[in-house]
Amino acid sequence: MQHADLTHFENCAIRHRGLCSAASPEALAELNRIAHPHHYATGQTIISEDVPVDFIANVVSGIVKLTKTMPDGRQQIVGLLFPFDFVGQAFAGSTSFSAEAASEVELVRLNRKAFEAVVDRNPDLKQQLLVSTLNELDAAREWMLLLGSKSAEEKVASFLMLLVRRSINMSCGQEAQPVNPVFELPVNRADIAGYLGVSAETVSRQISHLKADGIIKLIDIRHYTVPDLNRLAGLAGQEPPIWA
Amino acid sequence: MQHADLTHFENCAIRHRGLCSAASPEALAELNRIAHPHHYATGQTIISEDVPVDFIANVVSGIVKLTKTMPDGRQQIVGLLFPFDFVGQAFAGSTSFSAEAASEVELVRLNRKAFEAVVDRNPDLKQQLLVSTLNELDAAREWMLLLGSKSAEEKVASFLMLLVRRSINMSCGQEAQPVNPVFELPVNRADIAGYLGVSAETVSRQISHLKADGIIKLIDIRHYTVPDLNRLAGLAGQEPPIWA
DNA sequence: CGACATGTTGAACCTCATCAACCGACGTGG
DNA sequence: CCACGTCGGTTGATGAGGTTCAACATGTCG
Repeated sequence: MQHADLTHFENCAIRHRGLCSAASPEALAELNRIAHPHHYATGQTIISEDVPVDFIANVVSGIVKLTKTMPDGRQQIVGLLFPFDFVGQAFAGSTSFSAEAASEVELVRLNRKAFEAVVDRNPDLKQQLLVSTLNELDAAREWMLLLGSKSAEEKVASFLMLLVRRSINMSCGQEAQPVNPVFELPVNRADIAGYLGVSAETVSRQISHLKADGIIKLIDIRHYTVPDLNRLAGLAGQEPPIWA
Repeated sequence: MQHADLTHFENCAIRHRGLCSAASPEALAELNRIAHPHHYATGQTIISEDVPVDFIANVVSGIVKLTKTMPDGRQQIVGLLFPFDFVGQAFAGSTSFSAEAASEVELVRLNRKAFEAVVDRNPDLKQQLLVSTLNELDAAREWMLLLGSKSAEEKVASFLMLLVRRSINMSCGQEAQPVNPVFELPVNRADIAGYLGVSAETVSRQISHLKADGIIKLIDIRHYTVPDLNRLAGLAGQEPPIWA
């Protein structure tokens, strides 16, 4: 089971994401041996703020949200994890955020100490861990720009751009670029709102607005097409992306 | 000159910050040899967004702001660097943010390749690089909570708490904890505003408000005392801190 | 079918941005 | 030495964008 999941890494361009991109076959096999699948129901807590955990994990399917909570209960989503993303922090003390299943979630859990030991024996893997942490840091700062400087419309458009970009990357470049970009809304309005630092009603209104303007078109309840990606990128306050 | 600066690391509890905490004396000496002091005037650009740089650096004195800019010119400060902090990202491609001197700044610059080579030869240093990147990531997420969920008053109070915490840490614990916490406002209102994602006027108003309420008391133009730290922490939307 | 969650839409309110006037400190040049 | 312009900071008035509260629609599951 977990073997099938992990070897999947090798078949997909996704390998350039996450930790496994630099793993030697041997290291990969080693990680494989200490991996255990785990299931979480929607809303279930995976990691609790400031409570040490003895594992790290890889998302196999579903969406995991990372949250920070204020004493009075207000909550900010500080990260969304998609399949193949990494959950938890190796070599850190206790995590300063919670991780919660934003949908039905399948994880592959690895014992932390064991994982760290493998990493210590594989410099390339450690290097990759550093690089992917730097990438997370970049993403966090990009989100700081969004949270601190963008309007509600720009925030929603930016979030949709993120989904489009993900969807295109996930296609692994094996086929021609899709002429009509498509994305899936993987979480509910409340979670989108929590990620963007706005209210759920505002998200709803902005999405309605984008629909009315023909920037996005509904396919089914969770899927949309984007007829003109540059228009969406413009609304997101970004330069039109180059899809190399 | 730079020798005096770097050895200073060894004399101060600050060693637990930044990269040098895990550096062996030999590695430190090695870094020392490739370090060169550099001066920047207020407002001067140190690193430009998306332009590769061939150095990383340590802040010796002054404040460096990390900024991200939108195509239309709006700017968000995504990090403030204080003395002993690290500038730039080793092992990353081009940086996705700019670094600018927010005051007169003294840096010690190190050639990037040379630095990376030293790190590659010192696993402990690389480990420390990873850990301090994880800490930066935590700080960035803490700031996402602030930007996305806090009111203007909470934002300003949080920023002042940050300064107080820094000021206490900087005292290196060698003396008894100061009975009256003191902090210095190291940057102008516009930069505080850019960091907090509010307007400069709002920052000014909130600080005036805190002064009027006696939460903070002016010493001189740039220094304040905090008679009751718990009150400030409360306004910041934080649990009262434990000063272990 | 009813109960409950999720999403949409409307209306009132409120926080904060914006614009503008003003103040004090500082540096420059007459 | 003082007048002046500039810059950073403060304070006030006004308005827009977004939150909040509430009603309603839609979909799902027992």
